[in-house]
Amino acid sequence: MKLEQAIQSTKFSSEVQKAGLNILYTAWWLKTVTSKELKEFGLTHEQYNVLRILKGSHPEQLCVKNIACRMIEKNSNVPRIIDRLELKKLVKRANSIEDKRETVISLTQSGIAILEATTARLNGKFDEIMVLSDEEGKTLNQLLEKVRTKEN
Amino acid sequence: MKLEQAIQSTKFSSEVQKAGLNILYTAWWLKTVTSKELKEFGLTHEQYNVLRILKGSHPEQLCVKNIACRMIEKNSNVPRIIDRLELKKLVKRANSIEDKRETVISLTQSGIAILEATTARLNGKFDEIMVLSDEEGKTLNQLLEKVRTKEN
DNA sequence: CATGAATACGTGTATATACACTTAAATAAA
DNA sequence: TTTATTTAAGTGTATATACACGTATTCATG
Repeated sequence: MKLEQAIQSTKFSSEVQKAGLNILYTAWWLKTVTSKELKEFGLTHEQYNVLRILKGSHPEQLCVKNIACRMIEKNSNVPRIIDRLELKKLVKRANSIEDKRETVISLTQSGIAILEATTARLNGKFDEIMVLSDEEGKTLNQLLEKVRTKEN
Repeated sequence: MKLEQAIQSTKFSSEVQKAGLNILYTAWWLKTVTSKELKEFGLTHEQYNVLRILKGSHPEQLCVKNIACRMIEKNSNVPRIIDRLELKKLVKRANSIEDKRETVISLTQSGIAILEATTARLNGKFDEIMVLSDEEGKTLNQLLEKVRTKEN
């Protein structure tokens, strides 16, 4: 569906401004589609993101701060996301030895299992819905990074 | 900042999968930057979106349903957003005459004023941060729409 | 016309987002 | 060494998101 139909608007002040709205809408769409898959595993987007990050450095543990700085959405309240994952026995908290301020987090066996099953499903869905060539993907990545040039 | 730095990950299974994460991250970034501007006017992203939609058909009123289907994020709880705008006297609710189930919403004078001021500021910020040529904007729009091809 | 289905809005709940604040621990400075 | 500053995690609050549900009204069907 074209953006014009999706948000029922035809007047954009420029292609660049339209691109801004298009990025926001596409992100919402992508989250919605993937959320449906995650829901079957009882996970939210953010919970999955935390598990995926932990897997990235497994079996090395990560402290809350180092999970937070790897999150896609930087304002995620990581301690609270971990609360929910801990309730489901997917991760475990432990006190850090080197720095007593830190809490280190590790994946449990069921955390690893649910992550693997979810990732397989999610990657399949990704391939199914995002029908782009490698070349197009590369161009898209370049343009998105150009959008964020003036990062501050 | 490159995506790799932003989420501190270098291993993506494909350019397309990376593009997915890039879209999510760029959307978060865009929302964060614009939120700072909106905050000076005491508005949230969603509240601004509702005002902008109302402006689009002004002075024609819109019912809640017709606002909802124009929102970028389709699951927005429009009645509740309107509650907050109404408290700030930026919009007004009225009962529909044709269909008693409907509530029609209109902008107040201060709603129009705050919208215009905010839009001017926001467009300025947009031009400042999104340094893309018209051609690049067009390509980006095409690619994003291709991403959403398999919409269902 | 009467009844069931669909629609529009609003409410309720769990989780997330954004951000300010608190507390404890570590580090830097006097 | 003592004090001040910074840092890490967690808590609190307002709003948003996602979704189920309730109520009133309208539409469709028998």
